[in-house]
Amino acid sequence: MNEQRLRRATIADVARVAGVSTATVSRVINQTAPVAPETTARVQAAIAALDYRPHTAARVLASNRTNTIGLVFPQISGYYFAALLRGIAAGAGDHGYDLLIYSAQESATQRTVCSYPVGEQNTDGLLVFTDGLPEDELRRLHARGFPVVLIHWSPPEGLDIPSVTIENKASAYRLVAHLITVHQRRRIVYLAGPEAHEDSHWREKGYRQALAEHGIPFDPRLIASGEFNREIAHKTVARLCQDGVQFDAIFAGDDDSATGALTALLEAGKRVPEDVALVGFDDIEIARYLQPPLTTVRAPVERVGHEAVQQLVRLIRSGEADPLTLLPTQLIIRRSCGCNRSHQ
Amino acid sequence: MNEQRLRRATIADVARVAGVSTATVSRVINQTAPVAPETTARVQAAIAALDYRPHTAARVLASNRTNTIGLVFPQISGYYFAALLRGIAAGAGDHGYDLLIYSAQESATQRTVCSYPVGEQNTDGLLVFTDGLPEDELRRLHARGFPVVLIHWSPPEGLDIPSVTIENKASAYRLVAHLITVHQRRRIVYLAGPEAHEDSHWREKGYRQALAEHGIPFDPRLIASGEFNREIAHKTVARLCQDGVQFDAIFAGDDDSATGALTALLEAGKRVPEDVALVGFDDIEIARYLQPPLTTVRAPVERVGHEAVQQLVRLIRSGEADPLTLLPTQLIIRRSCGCNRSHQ
DNA sequence: GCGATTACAGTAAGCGCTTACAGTTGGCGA
DNA sequence: TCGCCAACTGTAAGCGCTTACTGTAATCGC
Repeated sequence: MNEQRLRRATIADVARVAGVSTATVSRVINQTAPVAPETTARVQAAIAALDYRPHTAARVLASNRTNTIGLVFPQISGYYFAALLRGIAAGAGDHGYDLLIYSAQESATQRTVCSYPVGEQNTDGLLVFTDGLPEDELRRLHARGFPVVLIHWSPPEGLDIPSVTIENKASAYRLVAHLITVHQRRRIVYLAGPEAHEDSHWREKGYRQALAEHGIPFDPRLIASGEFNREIAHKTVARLCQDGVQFDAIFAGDDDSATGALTALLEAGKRVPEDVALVGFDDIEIARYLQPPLTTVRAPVERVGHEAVQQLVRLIRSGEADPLTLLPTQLIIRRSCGCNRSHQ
Repeated sequence: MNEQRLRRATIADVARVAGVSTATVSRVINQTAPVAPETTARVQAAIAALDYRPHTAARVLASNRTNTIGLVFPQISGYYFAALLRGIAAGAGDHGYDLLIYSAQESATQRTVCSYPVGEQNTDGLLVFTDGLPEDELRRLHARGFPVVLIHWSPPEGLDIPSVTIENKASAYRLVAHLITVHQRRRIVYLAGPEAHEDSHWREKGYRQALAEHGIPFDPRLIASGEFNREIAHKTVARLCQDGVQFDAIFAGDDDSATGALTALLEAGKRVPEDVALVGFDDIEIARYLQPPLTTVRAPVERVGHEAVQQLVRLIRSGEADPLTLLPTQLIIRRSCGCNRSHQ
């Protein structure tokens, strides 16, 4: 270690300088009991003079509260991540919690004892994003009564873990219904997301419901794999065109795959929206800048993060939280579906 | 709190079950001293049986090592963020460190004693991104010999704090020189970033150097504000066109502002790259999907994060680190500069 | 004017772990 | 056979804080 690093002032140093006991200093810091104004001032002066900072670990150990929430992520990527994290960071800050991040992809190193570096040892509660933790670990935490909130993910069978997500099914329904009723499309491709991603399943359900309610038979050939990924969606749609599959619209599972689909369609000589209408999901930043601007659904990503923290804090403090929080979305009609042609 | 939460097993419980002392258990966990294989096995069995997890705070307190690095961010946003964080998370994982995140924007709540919730109380070292910490806080940490590494940011006058960033100036130079020598552009607009963002200054220096070395007089009217922001760049370029300022190329400070500039140019009836060549910086994901695909510079963002952790860990462990790490970039020539016309 | 509060302040017992120090073996060279 | 050392294990002293418990005055209601 660095020997020039000075020994940090402790609460005892402050107490000595201020001429009080450590208990009083602690009370001033935490405001847990009344302290005379004059004493408070002396203590604060001593704190300032010594540039004292309470030692987090000592505090945690003594008080049995870590004041930290953990966030577990399968991987850090995509547009989603920054917005979600922003909401979470803001929420954590509002409630005075620190934020510990753990991304599953870092698990290159194996830890001797503890498989997960984040959990009950160092946090008061956990936020777990889609598939971030294996089921058995989730069960273990649940069995211990450790507060956990799931984001964009339902708890496995039998575990009543609160979860926060968006209205996937209803939004997909509206989107597809729009394609059917306003633009008379009947052969609509669905570009599905990854298996593990629950959102995709709900969106597909909305898609199917819309078809069913408008008397359009479901055609499995129109379900293709977009994997919420531009490149893959690009390839998939290119193949679809090549294979001569007939379709007049594409509902991309997310905007990333929508951008890939768009490029593929253009390359295949299809006009969007005239030949093929295209809609996405998420309203990522660039959606409005595509040619044509993408019709999509705006998900309140940041609010999801914020709300998840809210629920987790409730769970930590009172032991209860809403089992399911569904945040409403907003249909963003632009031109890729066929609306707002030309300079309208 | 949740009363159904079970009391956690402690090292003493493990010791009792295994029939050894707590010291031995600690040795097994940390492998700090030889322990007989048979004893080790008994201890490990006890750990498994009790589902024991060492209490982080107790460990920190006793060993005076937090095993955590902090990341301070002025705000969470942009394409940059996810990639950088990915590199940092991976780096931290590689070295067995946890990652504590603090975004300045959360400071809505004021902390009583400690202005920054992350620092020497709870981390072994700090990574600070552009402007994430005020100078006096930086000085205070430096005075204490606390390990800090700056990302995309130089230390203030007189502080020898290691910093990791990319070759901004050289890259900008190459980009602008390309515009001048290959495409014969002479009136090149620079869309500057925010004042606080040091990258922008270096890029401007590269821009000026390229002009100077090719005998093109510097025209201050061609420096405009892009703020590394799509909307603002859009407005700025729209105004430029409106005002009748003559220019035949735009060097956008980053790709975000380049996308804004592109839309504005198109709206103003300019052809890109025929009338105005456009280049950006960063090579964000969508750069290649723009119409025309954007010529830009690829910054190894993820590597920056990884390298920063590397330096910080060195600093923590040995007290030394490279004062300045400049990561090389790569010129990405696409069509917006005028290269690769049509189907070439 | 007297007991009951209330406002303040101090004492000291841990929180769960690491680690310096102190044994106790057994093996091995001389 | 003796001494020495390495291998292994235990004892106990903290790490820097919080907080239950105690103690003292001053204040209050009647």
